[in-house]
Amino acid sequence: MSEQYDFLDLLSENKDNMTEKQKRILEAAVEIFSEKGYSATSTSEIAKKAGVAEGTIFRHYKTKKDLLLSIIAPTMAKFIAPIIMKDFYKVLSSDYQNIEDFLRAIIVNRMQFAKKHMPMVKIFLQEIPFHPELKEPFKEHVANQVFERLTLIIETYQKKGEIINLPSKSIIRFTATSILGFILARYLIFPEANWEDEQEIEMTIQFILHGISTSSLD
Amino acid sequence: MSEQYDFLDLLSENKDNMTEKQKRILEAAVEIFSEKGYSATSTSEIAKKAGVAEGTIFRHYKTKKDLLLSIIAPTMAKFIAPIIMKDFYKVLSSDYQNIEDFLRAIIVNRMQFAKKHMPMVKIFLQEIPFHPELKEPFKEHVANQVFERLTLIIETYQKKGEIINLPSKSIIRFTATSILGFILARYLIFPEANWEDEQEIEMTIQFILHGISTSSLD
Amino acid sequence: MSEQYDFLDLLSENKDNMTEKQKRILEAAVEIFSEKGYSATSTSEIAKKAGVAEGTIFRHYKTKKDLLLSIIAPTMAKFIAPIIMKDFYKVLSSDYQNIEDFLRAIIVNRMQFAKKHMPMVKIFLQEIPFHPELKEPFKEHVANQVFERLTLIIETYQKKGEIINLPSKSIIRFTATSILGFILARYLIFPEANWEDEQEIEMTIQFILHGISTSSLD
Amino acid sequence: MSEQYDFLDLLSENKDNMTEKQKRILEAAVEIFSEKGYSATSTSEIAKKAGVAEGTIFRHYKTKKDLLLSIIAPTMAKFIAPIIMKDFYKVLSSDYQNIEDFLRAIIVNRMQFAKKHMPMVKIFLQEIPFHPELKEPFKEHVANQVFERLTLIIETYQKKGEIINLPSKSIIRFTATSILGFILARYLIFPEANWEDEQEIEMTIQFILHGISTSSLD
DNA sequence: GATGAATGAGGATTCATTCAT
DNA sequence: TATGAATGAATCCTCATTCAT
Repeated sequence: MSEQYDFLDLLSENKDNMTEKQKRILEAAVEIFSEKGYSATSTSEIAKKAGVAEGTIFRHYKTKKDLLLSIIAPTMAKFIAPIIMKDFYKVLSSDYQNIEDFLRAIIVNRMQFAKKHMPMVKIFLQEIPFHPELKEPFKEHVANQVFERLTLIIETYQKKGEIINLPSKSIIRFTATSILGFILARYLIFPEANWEDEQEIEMTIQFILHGISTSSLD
Repeated sequence: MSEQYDFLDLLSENKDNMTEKQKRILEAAVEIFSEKGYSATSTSEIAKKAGVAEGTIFRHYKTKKDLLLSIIAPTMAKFIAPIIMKDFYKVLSSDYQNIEDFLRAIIVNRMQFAKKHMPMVKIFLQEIPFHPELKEPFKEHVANQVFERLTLIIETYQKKGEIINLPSKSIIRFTATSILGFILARYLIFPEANWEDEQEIEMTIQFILHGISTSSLD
Repeated sequence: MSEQYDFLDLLSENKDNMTEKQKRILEAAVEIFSEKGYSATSTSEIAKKAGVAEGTIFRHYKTKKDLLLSIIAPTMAKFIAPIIMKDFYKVLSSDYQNIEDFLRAIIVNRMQFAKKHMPMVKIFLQEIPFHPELKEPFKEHVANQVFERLTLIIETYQKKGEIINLPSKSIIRFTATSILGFILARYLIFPEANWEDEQEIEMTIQFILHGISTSSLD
Repeated sequence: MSEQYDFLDLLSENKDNMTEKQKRILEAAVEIFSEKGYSATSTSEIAKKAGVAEGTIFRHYKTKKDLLLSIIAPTMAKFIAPIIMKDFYKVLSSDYQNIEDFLRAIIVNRMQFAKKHMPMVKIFLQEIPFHPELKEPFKEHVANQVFERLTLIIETYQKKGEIINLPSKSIIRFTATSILGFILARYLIFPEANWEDEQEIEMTIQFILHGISTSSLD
């Protein structure tokens, strides 16, 4: 109830086709899935929270699983969207003068996303391991598309001499791990702690830079 | 069936009191919980895989939840055990000459644990968010005990001038994040990739060190 | 199936809201509960006799106990209803010239009730002792309301000199015992015996009168 | 726990053959059956209360039903025993000068029995209706033996002109009903009320006498 | 005789899904 | 489109009973 994640903009492709009830169903599903997990959530519970009849859910989503997919698929897409954007690698030469700015942009941007859509991110993280049919497209997109793009970017920076010559796979891991570690700690694990966001972001950037850039002096 | 995690040594306190059947129930439960999640696993499924009657499960574990707890509780305990060991902080002055050796020891040790008990770790990670009664003791032990110990250690190194003067909370996050990121990538997310463990460990250590030590020259 | 107690008029308050199936469930439950007792009756048995799916029972009654309560509560209410009717004690001065007519009216009236609703009365008698939460309201209503009313009536007759001066508690016991003893013998214990109802009623009335009225000449 | 009904003397025929454990099983069974009813009582519950292993019950009683029978059968026998005693009808001419003394003797005697063995009487009353195989011998003994004896006695008194000329069946009903009504009110329904036993007994006797004796002057 | 681990049929209840309205 | 009564398979769990020790 209470807060309302306007996660609906994640589903923009057909958001306009949605009835009011369908939106309420999705909202309710996101909220309960994220609290109790997909398996432990009953469709009648969703119906009740959404204020619709039990049957109504199945008018819009053939099965309970369909409802889950309709939440996860676009989340996954949007989560990696900025990275696989066609013009993403342009940033290298244009928008961002250096890796530091680049990292900062990524972190801030993904933090906003996480903050706004944490319930869906949580569902995503929880359910991915249990649904092989979700895993497949995920690996295909992330491990292939994202990885490929990032590798390109890193190699460019390496050629420019800004990043040390370690395998790009490792560079990606260090960076992703540090960023995700921060974001998950911030919004998922200890959301109620007192976070000095500005400061933590800077520290995290410096931590990463020290590890991957050729020279780093504060 | 198939592979057999000898996770039973996690429960060493009463392993000897266990019936043969009880052991088979635990093994089956660990395997299926880790594959499909607690909620999506039925007790009849566990019974079948364990080769016992369904009623037998409930002779040993009052409820399905009890069975889960009997798996998670000791896992949690053992997972953080090396860190809260009484003589753990002795390592500072004695066994390990420097942070590097210290980090290496931790990583290698926790990797072994993860490798051996990945199914239980997976259950732990998946179920913790959904069971507030599990969350509580976890936070109490980890966030308090572990955190406290690590803070002590870090401050000691900081006084010695080996670690930079950032908040120990952040130092812990950077380090933990990098280690866990590596271990989870290694054994949970991409276990089938070709990993050069030796090399990855060294790189990870160097990455962390660059970020947290006062002087780091490769 | 077989005979059909139209006990549904006991539940007249919401009889109209009931589905056809819900009615069949109640009928089946009354029949089997009365034959085998609540505990020994399975919901699958009720469903089968009612010709509905087992799940349907739980759509209408949250639990098996709820089903029992929905039978017992109104039975209890109706059983004592005529006695706690607002205008019941009016009978003293108006409708009934004397105790004899009064007793006759009560007996005939309660016999009709018992005859019509014996299965429910049986359930009531059998289950009351085992369900403290049923006992409470029963004692509160019967022991208080009924008792209070009857005491008033008896005292009135005593003042008129028609009933001997024993404690009204004892008068009530003698009378109730004789009436209930007759009704239970008639419809519960030996229903198949040849009963000359008219004659038995008169004898019972005379038996009571001899014991409680000041002068009794046949 | 607490109080201990020494109902075992009801089972005197083989009380001596009983092991200590068997006795404890019977005691536990009587207590729980009487509290919750036969069907709602589990053998494991009985075993626990008796302090024996679950299997032990079945060494002594082939089935749970057997255990019930071993409680009910002798209770039934003893309950009617004084009435069908061979020399019972002797009382007419010898011990008791008149019906009044006879009634008093019966009441006092059965009150003692009821007080001592109420849990078993309760089990008896509750379970008889649900076990046709118990009903049969009951009807055979009570309806035949007891009834036959009492009819003889009543007819004797009627010949002597002490009891009015109503059908003996009705006389029996009035009397039994009044006595049982008192005893059950006294020990089963309102055991915790303040009972003036002496007084209530006398009133009950007088109530019965007024109804069945030819002349009754207080 | 006594145990208690093991059983598997059966218990109450929940659930995703269907379909007539 | 929306409903919600109805379903029956599946769920967790209990139970009386058995049997090797």
